[in-house]
Amino acid sequence: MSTFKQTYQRKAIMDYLKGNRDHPTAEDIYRAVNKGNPSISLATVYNTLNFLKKKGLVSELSVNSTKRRFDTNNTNHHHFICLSCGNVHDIEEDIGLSIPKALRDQFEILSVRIDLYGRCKGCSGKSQDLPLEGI
Amino acid sequence: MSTFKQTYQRKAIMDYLKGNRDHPTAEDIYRAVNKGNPSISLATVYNTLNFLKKKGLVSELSVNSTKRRFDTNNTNHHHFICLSCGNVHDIEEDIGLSIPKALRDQFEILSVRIDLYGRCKGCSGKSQDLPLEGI
DNA sequence: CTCATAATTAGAATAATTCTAAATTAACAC
DNA sequence: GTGTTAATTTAGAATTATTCTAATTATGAG
Repeated sequence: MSTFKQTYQRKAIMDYLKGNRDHPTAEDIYRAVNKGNPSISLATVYNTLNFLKKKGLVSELSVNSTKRRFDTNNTNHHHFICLSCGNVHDIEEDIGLSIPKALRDQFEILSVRIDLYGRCKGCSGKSQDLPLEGI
Repeated sequence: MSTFKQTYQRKAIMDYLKGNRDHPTAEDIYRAVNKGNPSISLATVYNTLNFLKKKGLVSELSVNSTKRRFDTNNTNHHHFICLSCGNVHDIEEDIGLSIPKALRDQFEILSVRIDLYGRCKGCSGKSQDLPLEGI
């Protein structure tokens, strides 16, 4: 059914992302791919990123990133995000984690944030209808 | 030195956030506090949220949330975010984590995202100049 | 109570992203 | 190769989220 076409724009964007470790923004990507193909448009960059995300070839660093979301900061808690309904639940339980020494040597680690993704009680069984983003 | 004043706007916003587990957006907060105080402005909500964040009383769910950031999704990696320079480093190493059974019973967990915060090699020693956000 | 200055406000400005409608192009059948 | 069709790209307008500006108000120290 859903056929999809291979275009040089998609290739250029994918190639750029593959050789990149800087977690670029859409604007960054736009500037970079435009050097090779000056006709490529910003709208295409956005379209393509959303498309590649849906295909699972690209992921996004934050959750629902078009709007900022806030929290009181009283407890050091983590989050569970339901991939079906999109709700965010607070996790108060401790999650033990073992960070390899090599890592602790390389970075001065001050705090940790853990996001769990999956389906909540009400949604288990349903098919996934949100993109697996930020993972 | 830096005196700060207690205003009913700040109280209203803080009170709303305290009794809330929905991770509201600025717009959500604006609508909610406006029911009690119709004169409160959206700019104040933004000002106050940024202020409370700086004070550490409120935190924000995502990192650098005004721009989306992308990644190829080939490896299941985590991230280290330097609080000083803001750079994001990929973590390829495995981070072992033990999720309590109570949690695994409550949610169907499909994947995990871990963000480590701290200072990178080049920045250790420097004073922290980015807000501790998203923690 | 007075005063200095912090905070609020409305609305303009900016920045990021999405939408629209027309033009182009890849893929596929023939 | 040619023609057809639907997918994709494009420029620019529109929308949305956030910040800025400059004037006004109000908190808290003295």
